[in-house]
Amino acid sequence: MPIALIDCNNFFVSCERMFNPELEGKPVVVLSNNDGCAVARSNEVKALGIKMGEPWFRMKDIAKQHGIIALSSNYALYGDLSARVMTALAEFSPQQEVYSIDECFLDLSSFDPDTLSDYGQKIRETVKRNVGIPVCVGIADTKTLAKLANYCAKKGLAGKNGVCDFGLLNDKQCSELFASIPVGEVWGVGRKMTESLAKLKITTVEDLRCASPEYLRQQFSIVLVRTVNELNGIPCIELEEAGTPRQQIMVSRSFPAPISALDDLSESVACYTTRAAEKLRRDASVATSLCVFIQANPFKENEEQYSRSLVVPLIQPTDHTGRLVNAALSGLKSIYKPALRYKKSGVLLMGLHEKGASQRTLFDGPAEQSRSDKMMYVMDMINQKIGKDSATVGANGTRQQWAMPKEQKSSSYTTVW
DNA sequence: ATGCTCCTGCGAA
DNA sequence: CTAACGTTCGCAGGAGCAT
Repeated sequence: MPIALIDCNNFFVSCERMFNPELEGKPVVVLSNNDGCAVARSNEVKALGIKMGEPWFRMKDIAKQHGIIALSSNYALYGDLSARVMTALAEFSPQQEVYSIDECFLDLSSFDPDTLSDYGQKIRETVKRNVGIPVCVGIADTKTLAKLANYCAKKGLAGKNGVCDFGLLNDKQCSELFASIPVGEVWGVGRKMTESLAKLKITTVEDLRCASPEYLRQQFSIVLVRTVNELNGIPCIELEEAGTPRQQIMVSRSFPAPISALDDLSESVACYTTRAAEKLRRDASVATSLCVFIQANPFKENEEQYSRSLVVPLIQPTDHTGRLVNAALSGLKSIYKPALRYKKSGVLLMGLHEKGASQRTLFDGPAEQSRSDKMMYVMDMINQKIGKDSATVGANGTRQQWAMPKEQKSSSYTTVW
């Protein structure tokens, strides 16, 4: 039954350090889009007390004081290195679930349970040697426990050398360990849930593990009951192997400066819809409806707040950029309110299903269908070969003044010549 | 009473 | 000098509506 959770250490920072070893041993943060806030921190930065998601402008003083190096995020690089890590890890088990850009689960049930700790060491060493990224390994009987074991490995609370196997602990050791960990560290327990649980005197992992499932079900949702079962070694969350396509596709961005004109908003929405449509076709899916949204800056408390979204049904399920853009722009028009300072817009493709399974309408015969398919195919090929947005729809505009600069981005070492 | 869509909130990385 | 706060996904559950 054992499952391993392998998580890369400070992943984005580790990626940057691979290609710029001068960053080794120095305090480094990677910033989100728009160089807005910290999305990855080196250990040196964590030691300074800088939190995940901290806005860059608010830590600039400490940054200057301690010589923190701030880098813009380079998702092409991280995505490529992630793929290499996952490929290396896949060698260690017949079953792998890639859970996020920097972590995956491996089913270890076919291996000798007595030597899993050594196996974890081998995993760690292999990824470090073959790819160059440091990882930690947590091993336990359920996914939730494996995540907790990984947390212990990272913090050095149990296990050794970045590997923690709960299978080596007896009941008493487990209880003591869990009693020392805040309940908010449990997978699925976030900020709000931590607050609610605190009112019921549940503050540690051990408190939650020993709580009555019936009582929790009555107070909260079924999700928390599953979490408690998993903490007790009863698997409730299956390992999901790749293959199931997404149910939604979201593309949204904040603007570096507020915009007010419908024309500018329209350009942004058209561009995001174009990106979303490309993802849709890559998944070989079609959308049946689309949600467009715009919002003011929620951090500006003295400015007028505004946040609207609208679902636009699509007459015919489609993956066609032009049709999706038309739908998005018509939706935008009806939620747009003039003279407001907008900070963000976005598009959500919904009701996705497999393309082949879609029905045709009365109006589009097979001929029109295949002609528009060909056009999208050609457009995708041109953009893949010549570069992003070589061919696109006119609505996207050419100025794109609402788009974001990246001040400190590293080179695309592994993906662009 | 039942089931659907839309929308919001929460949690995760 | 000032102002500068991410993105994408899934799930749960309530409101509103239709049957």
